[in-house]
Amino acid sequence: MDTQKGFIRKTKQRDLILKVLRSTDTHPTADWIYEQVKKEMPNISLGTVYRNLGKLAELGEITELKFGSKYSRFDGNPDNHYHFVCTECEKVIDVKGCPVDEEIDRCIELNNDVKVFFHKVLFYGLCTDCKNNEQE
Amino acid sequence: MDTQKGFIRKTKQRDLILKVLRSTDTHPTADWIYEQVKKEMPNISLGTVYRNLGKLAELGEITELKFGSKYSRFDGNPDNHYHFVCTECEKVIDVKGCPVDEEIDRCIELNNDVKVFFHKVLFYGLCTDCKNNEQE
DNA sequence: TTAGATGCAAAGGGTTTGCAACGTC
DNA sequence: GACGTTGCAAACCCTTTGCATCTAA
Repeated sequence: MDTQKGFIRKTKQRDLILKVLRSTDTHPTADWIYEQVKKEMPNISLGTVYRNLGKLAELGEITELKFGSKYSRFDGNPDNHYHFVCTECEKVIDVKGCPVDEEIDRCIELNNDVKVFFHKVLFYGLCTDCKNNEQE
Repeated sequence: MDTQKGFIRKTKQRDLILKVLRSTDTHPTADWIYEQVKKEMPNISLGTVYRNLGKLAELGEITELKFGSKYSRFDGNPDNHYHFVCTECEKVIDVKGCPVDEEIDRCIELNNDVKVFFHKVLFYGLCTDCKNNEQE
């Protein structure tokens, strides 16, 4: 029985939104996702995209990233990982080679008398392209 | 000579805004700051508060924090440090006992072919009060 | 005197929401 | 047949901006 409050029904719209988001690692905005989804489902509305992104984030299927610009960006990779934001072109990329350190959570708990569930790390700087352009 | 473009003039409004922000560690919103500043300068406008917060952030005197809720919060402590966000009451606190690790920036640079200027860390969990309330 | 800063209020704009119709289970 | 979802569009609301006026330097 799944008649409990908050039951989430399967819909074509949400499946497609998740598929689109899973197919990219560019951390797109809601509007970009909307544009992509419209190609396959022209009548979908922006409101539906926002509602589903919210639900998927609640379910832990995706992550909402808020920083830098006023837009939210969405990450279709559900594994916790660190992000890098280019201060020049605003590109967001997944960081490689530096795994999430969960020990630091315990350190924070001990020193601050709190309970830590997880943490996020954002690195700010120049991406490969912008770094190389600077040097010219 | 300070006639270069972008010169910033000293004003009573900005001094007061900075004073208010420096006097708290609650990471207030622009609106809260506005309310405090109004007590001493009743005619100040919200627009002025936003404009000055923006300038102070540009100057590196304060930091703008964007995460969690839709509001921006401002941190009057200019030293780079980590933050903790309570997922229950949305309080934001400065983390103690875990200094900023700048070596990780070099690690990211080596593994991702980027230039890193700085990084931010956000811990999510239950603050002391909310943690204790849960247990009751 | 000159250009940056302010106050006021209107505009911006990403995101949310109310509602009737629709689709899933 | 319930009730979660959708599409549409208007509402939200934090933040930004235009402009005439003021003021620091």
